[in-house]
Amino acid sequence: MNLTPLAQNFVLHFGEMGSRWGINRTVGQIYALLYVSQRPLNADEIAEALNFSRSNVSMGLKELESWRLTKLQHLPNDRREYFSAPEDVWAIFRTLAEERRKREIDPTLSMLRDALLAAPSNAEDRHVQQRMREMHDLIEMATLWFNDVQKLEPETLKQLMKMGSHVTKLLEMKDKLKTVAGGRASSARAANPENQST
Amino acid sequence: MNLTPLAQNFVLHFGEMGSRWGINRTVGQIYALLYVSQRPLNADEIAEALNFSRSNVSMGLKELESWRLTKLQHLPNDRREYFSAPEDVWAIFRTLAEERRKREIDPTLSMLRDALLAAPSNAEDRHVQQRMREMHDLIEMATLWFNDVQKLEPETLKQLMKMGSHVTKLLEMKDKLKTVAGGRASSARAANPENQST
DNA sequence: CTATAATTTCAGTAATTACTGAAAATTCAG
DNA sequence: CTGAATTTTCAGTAATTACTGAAATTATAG
Repeated sequence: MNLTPLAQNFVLHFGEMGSRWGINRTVGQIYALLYVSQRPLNADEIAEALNFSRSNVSMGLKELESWRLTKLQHLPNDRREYFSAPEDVWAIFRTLAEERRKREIDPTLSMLRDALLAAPSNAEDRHVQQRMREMHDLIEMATLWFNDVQKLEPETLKQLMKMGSHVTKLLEMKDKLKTVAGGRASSARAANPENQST
Repeated sequence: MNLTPLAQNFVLHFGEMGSRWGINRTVGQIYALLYVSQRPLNADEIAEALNFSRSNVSMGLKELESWRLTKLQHLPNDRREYFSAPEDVWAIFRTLAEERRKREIDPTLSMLRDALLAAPSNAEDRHVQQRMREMHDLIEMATLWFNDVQKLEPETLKQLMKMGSHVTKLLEMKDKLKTVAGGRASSARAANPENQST
């Protein structure tokens, strides 16, 4: 299989980017290739297109599978396995973020939480804990937010993102209504613990 | 200088995490140390605390400086340079994100934009471009959103994040008002191009 | 200026991570 | 079952990245 210069360029750039984000260059390239491919590819096709050894492709695909970033299928009358990337970029992004959270953010939060349980034995540790608490709170809030927001329909999310910082206008509006109505309205999660689930 | 087990543990974990995100382990450790330190540290103190060579610390600090993550200061009657991390975790996070955007996202967007300008010479390239366009649009939207939202006061941002997916309730509310008022209200950026700046 | 303290640079080396080919294991058509 | 096709594993090696110590550079107190 032969890549067009357009695809080639994309694949190489993606490999570079991957390696900057802690993802093995070849794994990045394999994913980029699957991402732009019109049809599922088998391991030999990938190896040929990217000039990697068959075993390298095998390991790369296993890695991608562990990130739940590939779909596996079989073609009729063909024993080989064919791989592809999900079509929906939003879904890809979401999967990636979820998996990173599971692997990196959650353990970090848990480490911080544990460290914050210990009673500090001196002023220095008291300060260390204070700093850890600040980091913990930030990460936890961002995680809860992400967890919550990622359940929205991509269309709703798009709409919200397009509003950007103008959502604050809605907040102000809400506050005005609240004042007028006598302070009964509120939709902040912090004030509504039962809203946290689902 | 001697780290308490609490600080030690934090520093090591942070170094590990850093290396998973494409940040050199020792650079991560140096930053973690500065982050939890009660006072600014000079290079020798860092080298001793972490058991790195003086030159390694020098390179690490230079790297951190290039990410604009450190503050440099001098103490009276001391020629050495003292380093510290900004106190505000939100600011740290913002700086990190900005710098990554500059270094990785922007070049990617520009690569994609260029690739999308070329007229595709066949069906395959047409598909490749379609996929690139999807990725481009997602990244661009996320970037614009981030750019916009990061200008908010941390307090406002916190408030918004705590609402999580409940912001959609505000959207619904807005739509209802709009209907009642005869369709005059709108704060979506997409509809107000002049709001993009500032 | 000069001498010394502080920092940076960089060539060499160490450590880590990535990749390959050959062999082992698995899968499945017949 | 058998045996060919396919995939995986893994020990060895290659490539990359990280780190060090010595030398060079820079800064500043006197």
